[in-house]
Amino acid sequence: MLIRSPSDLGAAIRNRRRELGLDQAALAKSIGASRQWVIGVERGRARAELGLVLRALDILDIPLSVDAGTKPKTKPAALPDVDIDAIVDAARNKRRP
Amino acid sequence: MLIRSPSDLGAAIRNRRRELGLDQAALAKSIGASRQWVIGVERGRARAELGLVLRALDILDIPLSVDAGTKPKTKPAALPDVDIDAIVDAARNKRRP
DNA sequence: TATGATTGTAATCGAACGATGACATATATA
DNA sequence: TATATATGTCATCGTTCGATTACAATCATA
Repeated sequence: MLIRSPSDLGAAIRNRRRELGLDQAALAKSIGASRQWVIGVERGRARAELGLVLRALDILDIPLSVDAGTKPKTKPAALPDVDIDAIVDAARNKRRP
Repeated sequence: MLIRSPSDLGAAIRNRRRELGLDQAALAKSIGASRQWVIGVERGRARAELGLVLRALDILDIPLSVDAGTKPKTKPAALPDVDIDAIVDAARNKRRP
């Protein structure tokens, strides 16, 4: 899943927490933060502290990765040329037994 | 590249920035933050603001992803019940020809 | 080697954080 | 349906943030 905003990240944290059957208080305790902090982050708090966010991801066993090998964007490979005439001719031949 | 700490993330940001030939001031301006903020983040500042970090990653075209498909760790399949008595008896029988 | 560019450090200030505690609201369970 | 549990909101406080400015140190270039 691609993370583009604090909301994306918050949703990932909340979904995973629920998957694991934890409540916010339990997660907060594991992180070493307050329950209020967990509420905020899950709701997409942009000014949350990076270190605590990373700790939450670690506790929840959510691997976070950056694609460090990203090359400059290239255009998709061109599609093979399509020979429309050949296709039309083949269809015509099929209709003339 | 797996991100486990603010330092990992800071290094990714710095490496990519250099790849793109930007200086810290230019990146800061693009993010809408101060050069001091960029310096701090690149050096692994744990209390950096999540929203600004995500913005930096976006500016630098670094995709950030979480592995949302990770299943909860499950316990290994239970071992078959071991019949200790049967094993002991078998050993006893072996010792009495 | 001198100079310019870049990165790093320090001080200051207003804003807002995160922790704590309490209460309100929503959801789950018996 | 009543009750327990979980989540959300609000107020307060000490701490630290991020922006700004200035100077120091390091690196790159001519």
